[in-house]
Amino acid sequence: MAKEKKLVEAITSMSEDFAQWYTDVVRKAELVEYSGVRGCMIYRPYGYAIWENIQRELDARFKATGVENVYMPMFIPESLLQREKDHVEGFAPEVAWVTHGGYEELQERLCVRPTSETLFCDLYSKIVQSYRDLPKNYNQWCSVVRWEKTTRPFLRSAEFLWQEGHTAHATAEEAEERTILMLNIYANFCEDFLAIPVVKGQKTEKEKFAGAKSTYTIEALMHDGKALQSGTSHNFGDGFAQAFGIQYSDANNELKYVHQTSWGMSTRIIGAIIMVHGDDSGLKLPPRVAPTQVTVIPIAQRKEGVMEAAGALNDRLVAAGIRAKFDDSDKSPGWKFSEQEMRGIPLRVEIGPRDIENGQCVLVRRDTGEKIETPLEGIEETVKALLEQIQADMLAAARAHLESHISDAVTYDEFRDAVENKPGFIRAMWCGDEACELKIKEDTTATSRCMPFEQESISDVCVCCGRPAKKLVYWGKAY
RNA sequence: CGAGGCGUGGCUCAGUUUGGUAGAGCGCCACGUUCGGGACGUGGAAGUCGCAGGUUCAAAUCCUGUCGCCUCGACCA
Repeated sequence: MAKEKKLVEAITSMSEDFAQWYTDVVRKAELVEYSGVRGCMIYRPYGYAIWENIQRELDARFKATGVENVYMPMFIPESLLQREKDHVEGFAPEVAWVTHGGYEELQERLCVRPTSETLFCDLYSKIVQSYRDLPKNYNQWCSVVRWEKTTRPFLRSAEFLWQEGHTAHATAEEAEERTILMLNIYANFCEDFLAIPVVKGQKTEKEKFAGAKSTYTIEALMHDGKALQSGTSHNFGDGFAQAFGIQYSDANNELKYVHQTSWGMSTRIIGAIIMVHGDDSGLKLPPRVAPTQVTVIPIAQRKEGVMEAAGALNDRLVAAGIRAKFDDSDKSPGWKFSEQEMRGIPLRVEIGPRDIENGQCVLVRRDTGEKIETPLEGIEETVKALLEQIQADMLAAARAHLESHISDAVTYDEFRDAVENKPGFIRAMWCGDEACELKIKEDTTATSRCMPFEQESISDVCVCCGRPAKKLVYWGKAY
């Protein structure tokens, strides 16, 4: 838990009440507002701008690997949803249904998409005939609806924004390759762009996606030591292809089923940004994702020349391609400082009479609070370099937090002790039996987060039952 | 879906136990003085007390129903 000096009274401190802290930050930073419908949130401009930056960057990374965007209907006929058995069973409990059009009852009710596998499958069954039609690498940006019992802004809402990629391939190998490729795109995106280090691995049978052959995940660690699944990539094998009849003729004119993948990242990732980087003063955004990177704040703004100098400084930063904003409101400087901090704007530039006289300004880092007096000459380059430094330092800080919150457990007593006293990931061996996962969850509320790709053996036996161990698993309490 | 909490100006809440003229702080608007960590003064606007019934001379307050929100659990991105 962070112990930085608290600068903003309006936000409950993390150590006092982490959940309330989260809610306060979300509200005070003006990311979202609650709507009249349970679990559906309003994205305010600042919150939506963060999502737009995420979209822009991810979209570019997808397209660089040959992905094309499409848009699917938001309604799925019930009969179509029911085509794949495991899939329906997985989603049925949280599906919203449309039963009427105007005053008339529909002859077949329509589900509001909780995810669009069935629609993509239906499409692929129509447009794929030959191996020459493959692969299909489609993605869509949309919202989906899942009638959740309990909701929280970003982390779990009834309607949420996401992208869902759906691909169809000629071979199993190619599908697996795409699945891993996308997982790596997510992981790299989190690290480079959001300064969030993640653990990559495979989900257990119990935790994998409904209908998938295998599910891969990136797991991030929040400030309170709880894990957040931040992106997933699924290999469907040819299960959906069989259920939906997606076949193609190969080069030898033999009829084959396609192999499919799907992968998604949602607005939940904004919750991760908040809980990985935030502190008691509010949000703390990495420069690359920050809608506003710099706030220019005039001091003693009614004094001769101050507003002009501050405005000119802001113009220079904007002209240099920095996302800078000039706070020329008539609030007091202290107020403006707090606003900048609550909103997590990475860098603040103060300029007042004293600075103007000395040909300088004062830079204040949001991540460390450090104040730096800097000459106005070459300020564009100074700020750019500092923003890069902040981005790098934020990743390093988050990585240090992650690494210091991973503990190993060999015995069940050690495991239980770790769940109670060492917030974070617990590495422990597992026999592969779902019964042990269930028992661990029952006893401790911790769940298997993933089987990391880098496997090692820290013990020969399962931490729970003592039978021979098959896999090293990361466990933890999760959102 | 279980357990708890809560709906009163934009926000946070008091007032409900014991029915009797709708309140405070913050915010907002105007003007002035301020300005290097949420400044101050003066004046001003703003509420069918979530909604619907009921009891009563009289309901924010009591009764019934209903809708919604938050937190914690069980389920999920």
